[in-house]
Amino acid sequence: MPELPEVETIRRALEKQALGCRITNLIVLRKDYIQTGLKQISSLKGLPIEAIGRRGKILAVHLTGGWILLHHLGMSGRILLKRSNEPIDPHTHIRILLDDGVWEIRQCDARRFGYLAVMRESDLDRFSPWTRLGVDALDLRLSVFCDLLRQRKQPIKSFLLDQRPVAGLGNIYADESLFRAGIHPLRPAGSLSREETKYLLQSIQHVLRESISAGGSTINDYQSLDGSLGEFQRQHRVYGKAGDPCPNCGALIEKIIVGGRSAHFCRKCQSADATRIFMEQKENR
DNA sequence: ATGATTTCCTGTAGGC
DNA sequence: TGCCTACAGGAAATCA
Repeated sequence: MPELPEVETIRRALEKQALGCRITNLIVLRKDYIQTGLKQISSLKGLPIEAIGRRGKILAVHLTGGWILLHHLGMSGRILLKRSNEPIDPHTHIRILLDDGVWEIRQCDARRFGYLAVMRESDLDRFSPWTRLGVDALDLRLSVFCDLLRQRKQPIKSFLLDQRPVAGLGNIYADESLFRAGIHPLRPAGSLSREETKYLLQSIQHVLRESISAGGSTINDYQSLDGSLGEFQRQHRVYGKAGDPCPNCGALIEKIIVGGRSAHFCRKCQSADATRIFMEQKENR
């Protein structure tokens, strides 16, 4: 499930490999994978790739002339650089042929929760999946984080997964950040002290940076641009580790459902009475 | 209005 | 061994 570190890993690889390349053709193998801009695709031929950006989990490929490709990978999406003569994976939905005639960028996505959106940069502010995105988690500052958390009653875990206030965290890095900050996933977001908020922010940014250095986390599907796998899953402490001993205290890692998503945590290391506080607040309403 | 639930989709893991 | 079900989840829609 590509989250910020995985998308950033792909972004860096793409910057190295494809910046300045001209798009000779964009082939759509599955039309309903194009979120918006299907009709405009023919006007992209011949345009060079000018810059490659990212906001949260969205990869933004800027072309000359103000065109932009927004790639979202959902949870099983991949962006791969392949030779054009290589066989096409059955779940390949997009092929972007490059001007060397040898290489192409492919977007593959078995579960199809991802998409490609094509538009002019001037239309970005009318594309809600983009405009709704909050501040990128790596750019978040403490004062802003405090303001965002204030008054919120939802569990901190749910807050972290919501891309509208802060963009980039998914289930893996939300759980790993909360563990490293010693904060229970059910804690009401607005109940965090300034100290806890500071520590959580540090944990989030530390975990994200460490993961980027390790090329992201590969659980099932994730691959980088060249098909290589991430290594950060080796440093996961709680995600996917229900029933294992906590690396900190040895108590068993638990898995609960928060906001319809699995949440992995250590009851002992992540404030023991947090659940009670949450439940009391819920009952008082 | 807020939070909880459902929906999309397919590969894989687990149970019997 | 093989089938069948449950589960994984990003984000939008829908429900309560």
